[in-house]
Amino acid sequence: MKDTEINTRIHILDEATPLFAAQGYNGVSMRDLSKAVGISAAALYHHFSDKRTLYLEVMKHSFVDKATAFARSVTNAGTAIEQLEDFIKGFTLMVNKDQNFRALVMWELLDGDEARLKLVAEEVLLEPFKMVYALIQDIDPEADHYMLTISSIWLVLSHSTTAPICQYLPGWETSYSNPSVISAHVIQLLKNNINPAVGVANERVPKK
Amino acid sequence: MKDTEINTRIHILDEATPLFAAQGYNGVSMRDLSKAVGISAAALYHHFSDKRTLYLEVMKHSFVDKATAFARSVTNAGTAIEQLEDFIKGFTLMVNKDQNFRALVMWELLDGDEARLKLVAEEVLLEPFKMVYALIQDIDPEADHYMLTISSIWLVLSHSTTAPICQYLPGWETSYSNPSVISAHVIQLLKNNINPAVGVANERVPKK
DNA sequence: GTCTATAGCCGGATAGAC
DNA sequence: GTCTATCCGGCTATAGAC
Repeated sequence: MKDTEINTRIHILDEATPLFAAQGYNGVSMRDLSKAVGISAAALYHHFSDKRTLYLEVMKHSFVDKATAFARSVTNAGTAIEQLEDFIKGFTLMVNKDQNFRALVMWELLDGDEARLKLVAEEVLLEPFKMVYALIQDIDPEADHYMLTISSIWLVLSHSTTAPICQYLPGWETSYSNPSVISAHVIQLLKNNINPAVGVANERVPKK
Repeated sequence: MKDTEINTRIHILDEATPLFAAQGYNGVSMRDLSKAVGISAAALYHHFSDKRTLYLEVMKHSFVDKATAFARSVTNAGTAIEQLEDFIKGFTLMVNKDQNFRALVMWELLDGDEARLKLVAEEVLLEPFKMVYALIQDIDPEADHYMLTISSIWLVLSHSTTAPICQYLPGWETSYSNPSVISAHVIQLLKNNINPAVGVANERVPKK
């Protein structure tokens, strides 16, 4: 029936997502995937025309509703600064929680052709970008919106992604990979680089 | 003779570097490599015991002397802030110039096993890390040294790496991938987050 | 040191039975 | 929809001549 067909399809995508996230496109074979799903490799081709298509569907499946989730994560309550804080916190939590999502984005940065880069940009980055951009513009019309927005997004992604390598640097503590520590750090960086438009003098946010 | 042996070896590494940087370990076959070098695949095995070893040697070859180059790039002249600025500028330039180096580092973050992560951390990241860390500590003993240092390094790498995807975001201009624009942005972020220890009030750096 | 030839395995994808 | 069987090409790595 239609139901089982759809369910198998989604089951395949669910199994494929962590595999592709961990090993990348070239690192996962259809045979690997068939073992994980529990059906033969040939059966996979009943649901997806080829490996490349399957991979693209994995990305879409992983990214879908992320944009709307971002949008929802901003309550329209509070000042623009508070909204910005809330969003960075939510975004960091999400990025930390959904490791597959984060890894897939990173793989695309290295591996993706033009079409896939565009998909990631529009399906994933666009919404958080517009959100942070608008809030920074609201708070300080004279700030360097573009660079600050990009920096915030990559800082969240970087700090969440690079813990495995940072542990080899002197002074590393496990708390540095804690989402709340990361978001607090990024928020502080941002706050110290935007001036409230309402004429309040720039105040340095205390470190502790 | 010993000379030709060494030269071929280095020739192989030179040809392999851009290939692995562009396609990653799994994306490059020994046949691809043999074509690029101009010898048979079998001959490669005379110089390297297997593909994995060859790849590791590519990384070492690409990373060697980077650490000392970092060290040299800081003149011990000027204030700590000036030294920090000089270093960020030099680091950004280097990262932009040597695209293979940058790509190899990024691949390792996703793909690397423990041993390779350690290699990247110690051969590549350690020296710039220690350098920035010490300078920030010198300028503001109370700053959040660890997070600020990591942020600076990843910001430089991120802004340099992600231009291909950022062009799909609204408001993108090619100048945003310009090394001097990137380093100026990172320096400004840093300056606004460290207080000179000498009792001078924190001053916002003008955007323009 | 480099070659040709090849072993042995794994890859994506298809054919056709059920 | 899923299976088994299979094609065929590419992969790493080795054997052995020169």
